[in-house]
Amino acid sequence: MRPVSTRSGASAPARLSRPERVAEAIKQFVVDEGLAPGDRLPGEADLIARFGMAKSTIREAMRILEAQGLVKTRTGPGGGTFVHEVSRTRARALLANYFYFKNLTIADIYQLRRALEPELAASLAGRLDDAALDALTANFAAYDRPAATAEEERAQHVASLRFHAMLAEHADNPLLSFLIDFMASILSEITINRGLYAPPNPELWRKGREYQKRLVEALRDGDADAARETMAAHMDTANALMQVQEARAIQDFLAH
Amino acid sequence: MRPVSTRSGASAPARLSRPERVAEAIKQFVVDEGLAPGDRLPGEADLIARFGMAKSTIREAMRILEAQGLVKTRTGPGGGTFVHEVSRTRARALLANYFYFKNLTIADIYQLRRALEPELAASLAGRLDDAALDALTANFAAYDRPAATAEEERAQHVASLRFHAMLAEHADNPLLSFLIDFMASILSEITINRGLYAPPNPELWRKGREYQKRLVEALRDGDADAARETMAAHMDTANALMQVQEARAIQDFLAH
DNA sequence: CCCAATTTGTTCGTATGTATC
DNA sequence: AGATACATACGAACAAATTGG
Repeated sequence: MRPVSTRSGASAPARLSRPERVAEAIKQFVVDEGLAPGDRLPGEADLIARFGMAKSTIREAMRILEAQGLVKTRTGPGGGTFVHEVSRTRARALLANYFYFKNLTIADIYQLRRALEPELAASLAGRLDDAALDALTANFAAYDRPAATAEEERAQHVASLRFHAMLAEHADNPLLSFLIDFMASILSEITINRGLYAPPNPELWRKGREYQKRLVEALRDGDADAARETMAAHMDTANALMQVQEARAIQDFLAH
Repeated sequence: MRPVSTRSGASAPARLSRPERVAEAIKQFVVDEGLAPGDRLPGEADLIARFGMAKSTIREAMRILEAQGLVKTRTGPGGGTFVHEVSRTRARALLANYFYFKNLTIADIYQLRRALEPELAASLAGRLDDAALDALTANFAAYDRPAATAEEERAQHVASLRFHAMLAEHADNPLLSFLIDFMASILSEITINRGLYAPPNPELWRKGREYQKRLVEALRDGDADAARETMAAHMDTANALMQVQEARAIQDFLAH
């Protein structure tokens, strides 16, 4: 898709401020000129001349583009404003802002994880090299024995979510990859900030860990069906573990 | 989740510009004070005093927040900067910017639609009121007979995507709702901008329409399983229809 | 190590635009 | 219509960062 106009109202009066108009014009310029990440945009002075506007106006436009993650700016000789590929981190943060105001529950997230994680697992079967598989295995070390303290339990939960983020990294489908990572990131954040982790349940903890190990084997063997089924079972287990928690709204957790 | 820092690097040196720091501080202020959409932030003069910075610096910070959709500003008496709930339109646009640089294919989108649309359908069974169901039915009018022209075919394709956006509106799960809408929006945009629609195939067209009608019936009857199965079949049909198209990268379509 | 050139970053004072009463 | 309260925009000067000699 082309860089999309960021206006809120679909059919609103379109009365944008000057910086907003400049930002839109520059986006269009990038598309029209076919500029790629790394390419340099005209400098401030140049833009001031082209648009016939004050420096502050141009600078505000740049901030808009920068906030969207579309450009980066550097000072000094050879500096300037450069087209930048929107980073995953930035996209995550911007999307998280949207859900900040929604009443997203743990159950909501797990509904999607249940549907998508098995899909990811299946698509990865037989497609990971040894280095990737070893990295996944190495991650198990972080939760290879029951947690002794709440602190440790928290760390283990985050580590087990990292397993999913690592899988997401290798997905061919950018949309699927982003989503899995996004959900793991949100769950991770909740865990860290508010101690959302299951009450100690060694049995479920053991099962979850075993599912992940079996999954890695299925991936190594290139068995897509086994990978899908194992991940599905893993998600069901994790979901059950989460259901123990009340489905408190995430905002209630974090927005004191 | 709390309004998330928008920095790119996870463990980067954290050297933010002043406007960026001010923007972060204001975000934190909103969270700490528990401000809700509609609440007024301190005025420019006030912020200049608090932060001890120049007007332009403060203004650039406001642009950053505005670009993220977190605030709106109004001029005049009683005006100022107000906390704003990030709109779906804005979130869509910001996320689309991320995928602009990825090589997202039609197949990628359909992989997720296939997994998520049935989930949505099932969760909606028996939960729509007559007005909503009637609106869905009314939408069929837009594609109740085979398209005569390419123009018409395009319009019909967009209308049938609108059916899914309408369903998304009613989802309880905000994440699921957003995603379905996002995907329909992207497919719609591609259709409009580049004429991506199936080559005339009356048989598949008829089947797709019939699936949607059967789906509405299942939703009316509160039959979740039927709704899920029907939507799954609908997605398979649509996917097959799309596979006829080569899986060209979306960017190739739109970024001339 | 310092100096000079280049480019963005920041400040301040002033003036204009806009909505409310 | 006029006064008021706010954001919006301008322009000139100065500061800071980076690069290369």
